[in-house]
Amino acid sequence: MNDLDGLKRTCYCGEVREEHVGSRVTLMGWVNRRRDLGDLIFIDLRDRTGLVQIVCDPVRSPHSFDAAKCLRSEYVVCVIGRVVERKPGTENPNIPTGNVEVLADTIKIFNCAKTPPFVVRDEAEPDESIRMKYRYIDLRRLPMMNNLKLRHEIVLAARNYLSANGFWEIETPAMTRSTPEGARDYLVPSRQEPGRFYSLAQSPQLFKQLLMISGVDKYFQICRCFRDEDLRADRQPEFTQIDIELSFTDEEQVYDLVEGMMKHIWKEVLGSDLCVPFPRLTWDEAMERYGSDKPDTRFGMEISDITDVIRDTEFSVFKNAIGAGGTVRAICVPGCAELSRQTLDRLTDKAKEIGAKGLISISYLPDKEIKSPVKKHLTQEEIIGIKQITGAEEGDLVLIVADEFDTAVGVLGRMRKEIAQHLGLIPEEAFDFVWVTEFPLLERNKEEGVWQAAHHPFTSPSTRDLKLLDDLDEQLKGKLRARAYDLVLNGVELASGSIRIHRRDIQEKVFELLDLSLEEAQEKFGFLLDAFEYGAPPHGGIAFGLDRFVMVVAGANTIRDVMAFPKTTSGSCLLTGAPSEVSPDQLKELGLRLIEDNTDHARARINQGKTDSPPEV
RNA sequence: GGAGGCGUGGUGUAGCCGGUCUAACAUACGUGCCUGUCACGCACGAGAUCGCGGGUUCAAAUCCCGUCGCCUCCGCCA
Repeated sequence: MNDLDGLKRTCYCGEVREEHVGSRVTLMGWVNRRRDLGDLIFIDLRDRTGLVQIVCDPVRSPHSFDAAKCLRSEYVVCVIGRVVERKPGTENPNIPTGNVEVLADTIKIFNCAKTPPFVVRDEAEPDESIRMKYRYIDLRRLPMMNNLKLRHEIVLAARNYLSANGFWEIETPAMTRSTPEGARDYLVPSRQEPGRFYSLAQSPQLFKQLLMISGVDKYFQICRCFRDEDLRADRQPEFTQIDIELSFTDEEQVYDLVEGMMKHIWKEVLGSDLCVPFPRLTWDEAMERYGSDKPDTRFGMEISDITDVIRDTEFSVFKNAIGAGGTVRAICVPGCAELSRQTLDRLTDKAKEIGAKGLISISYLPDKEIKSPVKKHLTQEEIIGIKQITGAEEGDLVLIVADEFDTAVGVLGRMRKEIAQHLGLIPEEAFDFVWVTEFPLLERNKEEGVWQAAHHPFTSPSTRDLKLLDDLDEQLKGKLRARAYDLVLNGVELASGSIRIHRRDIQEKVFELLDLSLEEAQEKFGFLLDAFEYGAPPHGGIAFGLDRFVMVVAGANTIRDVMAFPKTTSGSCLLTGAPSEVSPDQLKELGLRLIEDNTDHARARINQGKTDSPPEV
């Protein structure tokens, strides 16, 4: 009584409409809810498309009525019945199928279900850890189901677009060689060569460049990437890229291609027209105006440089900052002149938390009055000048940070976003794309003080900087620009790419800049350097973070909501229990031995019932 | 590695400046009643050693310490 018996579904629950009225349908799905009115039972039947109401009437069909009596939430059933229009006054405008209902003739139970750990209802979300443990139930909720669908549609549209534009989808190894640059690698021990390891690919970067050297010309891949770094709302240890590379290209061709792809996806998936080309900002401009390399351009409150206005000031905070080679920057917060002392203090604390020495406020009150803790240190001209440059009007609040450039704009950039969010100044429905171009080639690692590739070491220096490579001092290193670009959507870094180096001599010079000796370079990347000598075409590309992309389009706050089976912030999967211990035999086969470890942690976990076997250490 | 938040019946919350907590409310669950519900309604019922361990106290969900888990952020993420 629990297999299909030749039954065939005629349509999905959420698709039953007026046009089906009069016809018999066979539906299969889960019992979302049962409303037992005594001598009449309503069942909401659910599948991935939505809900439809089933009516079980003892007079019409005693058999199905009896069956309906024992149904419970999440039972899996087949319902055969006739679609009818609902009686006037009983329609439900809240669901798409609300004008019709199905009069059940037959109800067949495929499977019973235990009472679920949480109600499968769209609104109420239980704690995320419970959703993760029972992810298969969580995904039954239509918002989650719709996210999965959206993700599929975006991937499909991207794939179709790229294929139509001559790109071939080619797979590259997930298990590859560990390379020194970049994130921490996930390592896979080799059984056949004990003591050696594969690394899970952080991206297909090197392989796609080799494909260009092969003459593939246009490549793409929907590719899983692995990086062993700490998690965030928008970061998982395994994530998916839409990876694209093409030969004989420059920046403009990449921008064109990507804008076309976005336009296509918006049309196909959202049914709306996207305005292209996207605006562009150089990295310098982005930092100047937004204090971020991924500016949210959906709202104003841009950062102003007020250094010139107060250049001759006597106010020591400004004076000292400028004297030390720093700068004084400000943002104007509209309509917030009357913020309480307490709120301002909180903002100041926040600014200090993220690196500023302090936060100076000037309130331009409606009656031309000025309120500011530093009022007496500034001249009237300075106060007016600041008002003009920041575009502040009466009723507005100006927040000022005096510091090194990076700190000043960085702090204000973050304040800008947080305050705008708090004030509801961000139009949630908008999709504002912006290209950020001309990234620095190198950036200094704060901890070790060494220079690192800002994008990756295969990025071409900008053409005008090429001649500088031979004769560089430390100062110049930070000024070098790269042929690298990011696509930013609503303040989220969606995609990142560059025109690559395709000549051995230049690649070697860049390795040198990165303090990678020739021997090391040959040892780690020799295969690429060699390949450059066998006819490497100019090439470049871009890679999208698919999870973030879908997150933004779905309006989700975390990529976990657009991934079927994500991991927790500590990198574990609450559903499967990964990562798990493995048997001594497995370790032995790989030539591995665990070192003696403090097992308190493991023991505490066991006490919590989070693991099912004692550690094998 | 660091900072912060949270952890109370299945689920979501209240209680948290110690005693009246014999732990409240909603929902889910069970039984019964109900022919137009759609967050159905009504009645009754069952369900929690307050994450775990230790400490302070006459007394701990409540205070302290440790620990585990989840979340957010910094570092990290070519």
